[in-house]
Amino acid sequence: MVRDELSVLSAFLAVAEERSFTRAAKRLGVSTSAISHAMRGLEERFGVRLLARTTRSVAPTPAGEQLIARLRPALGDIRGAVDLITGLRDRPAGRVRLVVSPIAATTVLAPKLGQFARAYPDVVLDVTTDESRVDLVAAGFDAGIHFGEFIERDMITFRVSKDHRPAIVGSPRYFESHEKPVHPRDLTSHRCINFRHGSAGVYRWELDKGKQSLTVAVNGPLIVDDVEIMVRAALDGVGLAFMSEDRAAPHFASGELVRVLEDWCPPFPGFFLYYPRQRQLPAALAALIETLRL
Amino acid sequence: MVRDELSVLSAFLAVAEERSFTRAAKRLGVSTSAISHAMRGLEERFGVRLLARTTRSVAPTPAGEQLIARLRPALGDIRGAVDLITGLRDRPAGRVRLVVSPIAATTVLAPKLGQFARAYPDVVLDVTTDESRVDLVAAGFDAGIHFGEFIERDMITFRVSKDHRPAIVGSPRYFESHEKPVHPRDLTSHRCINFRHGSAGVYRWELDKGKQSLTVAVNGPLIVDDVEIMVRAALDGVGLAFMSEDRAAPHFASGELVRVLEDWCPPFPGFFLYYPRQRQLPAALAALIETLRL
DNA sequence: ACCATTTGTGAATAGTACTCACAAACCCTT
DNA sequence: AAGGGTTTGTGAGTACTATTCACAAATGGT
Repeated sequence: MVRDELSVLSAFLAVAEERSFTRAAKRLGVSTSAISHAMRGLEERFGVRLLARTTRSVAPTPAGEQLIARLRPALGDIRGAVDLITGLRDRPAGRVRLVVSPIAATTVLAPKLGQFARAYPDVVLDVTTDESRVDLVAAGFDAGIHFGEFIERDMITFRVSKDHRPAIVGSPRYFESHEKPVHPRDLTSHRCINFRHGSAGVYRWELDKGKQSLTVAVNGPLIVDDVEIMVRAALDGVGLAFMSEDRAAPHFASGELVRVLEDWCPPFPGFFLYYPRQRQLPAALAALIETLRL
Repeated sequence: MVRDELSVLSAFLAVAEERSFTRAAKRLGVSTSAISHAMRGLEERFGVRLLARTTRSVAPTPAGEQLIARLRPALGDIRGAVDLITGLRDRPAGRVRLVVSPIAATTVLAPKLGQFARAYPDVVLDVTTDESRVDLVAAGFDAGIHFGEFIERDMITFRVSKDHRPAIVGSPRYFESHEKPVHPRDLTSHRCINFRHGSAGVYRWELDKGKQSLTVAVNGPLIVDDVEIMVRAALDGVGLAFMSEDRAAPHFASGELVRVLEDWCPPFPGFFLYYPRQRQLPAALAALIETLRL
């Protein structure tokens, strides 16, 4: 593919308009010798003299003027076409299909949806909440939002929340009849509210302290698949629950829930928006990322 | 000067038309990965997806189609403009201003004028005969024809005649009453027809033999500035004349003129067409050079 | 004739288009 | 569901050229 002359032709127009290599060079942000080389190369390739010049004056030849007459409108059209296309980048449109962790949907996405809809009226967000680790491409999604630790390595990721911290909580009423656990192994003797993700197994509580890392399959009188039900049960004293510190925070403040094993619950990477590598980012998704990213 | 995308935009059109990277690559004479890189680079620079593709199908996106609609005519116009300009190279036109030694005008140029005019009907030859050493640029000439030895070093030269040889001639009638000179110094005792170039002084006869070089300011009853008058005078026995061997040759054959001091008149470089260095050669002048050059 | 400024040029360097050698993706066939 | 043929995608290396640098040459005003 022979390198074409669009930039050289543009330079030629600039020289002809300015009637000066020096002023054209300044306009284009290159050196005068770059212009000189380019004009010479152009004339050699065409085999026609396009500019008559001395060190005191520059003017297009008759052949040069014929070229100018045709080039100017054509280059203007191309520039217009390119500007239109790049302008689309600033007015995103179309559908974005997202799969979002339910907690992320309420804590990360929901608060920003109004702002986003107003800013980008032509974009349609198609949101599916799903806690499981979805194969984006297979399931036809453009992007997802989940905890960083659950995202495949080859995805492009953007942080959309600060680090999260889990909490093991119980109501004061629960602790009236049960001693507070001081070590994760004590949990096996406690009544714990289990959580199940769709058809997957129950959620194991992962606890870390320093270099120690324990995974506990707790037992209890309740297994739920809805976070709100879990929260309600904990408040009612049904048992201990494992949830986001953010979700429990209001109840800590009111004294309705009490936290235990806090030193075994360090923070971990929060939510990230992710999409498959090796894809030109659609403008609408880029806009969403800009809106959500920290 | 950022390299523009004319070649890349042309490639994009080719891909969109062929609906295939592979076929477009074949059409453009490059590898498929060159096309792949180019399309990716284009989309990254514009920040917009232009082509939707899998390994089985390629199609322009809506944005791509908008770009195509504007690019196609514009690129066609540019190609037309370039074709027109390069087409001028094969159909030279315009005026060529020549300053030509009168002898060269008749012996070199005149015989070829008809052929040239027929081959290049759009070229106008503006011929000025002048024996003096004209400053081409100052006097507004594009080129000149003169003896090689009179041409400035920095000119571009093309030989347009074979070597020349001068001759000192006299009529048999003249020699009836004058002994033939056997040495250049004898010339001072002869009646010689002087030649004057315009307002310059009379022409000195320059004679060489081996390493000897003599310049003789001859005397005589006649000073002319026209070669034909000089020839006529010599034929009439007015005196000796110094002229081109070629000009005198017909009269040698007929016996009307006799040559003397032949060994003092060696050949020297003939006529050359010349023009100033560092100039893009106009197509019309290039055509003339091709016609005249040996 | 001199000077300031512009264009012109050869050589070196920086930047990139393109190729190579694959990998990844896709869809048809079995 | 697996395999195969063909197309697109990609990283690294190479070939090519745009551009700069360091001048030289040219021009025209004083």
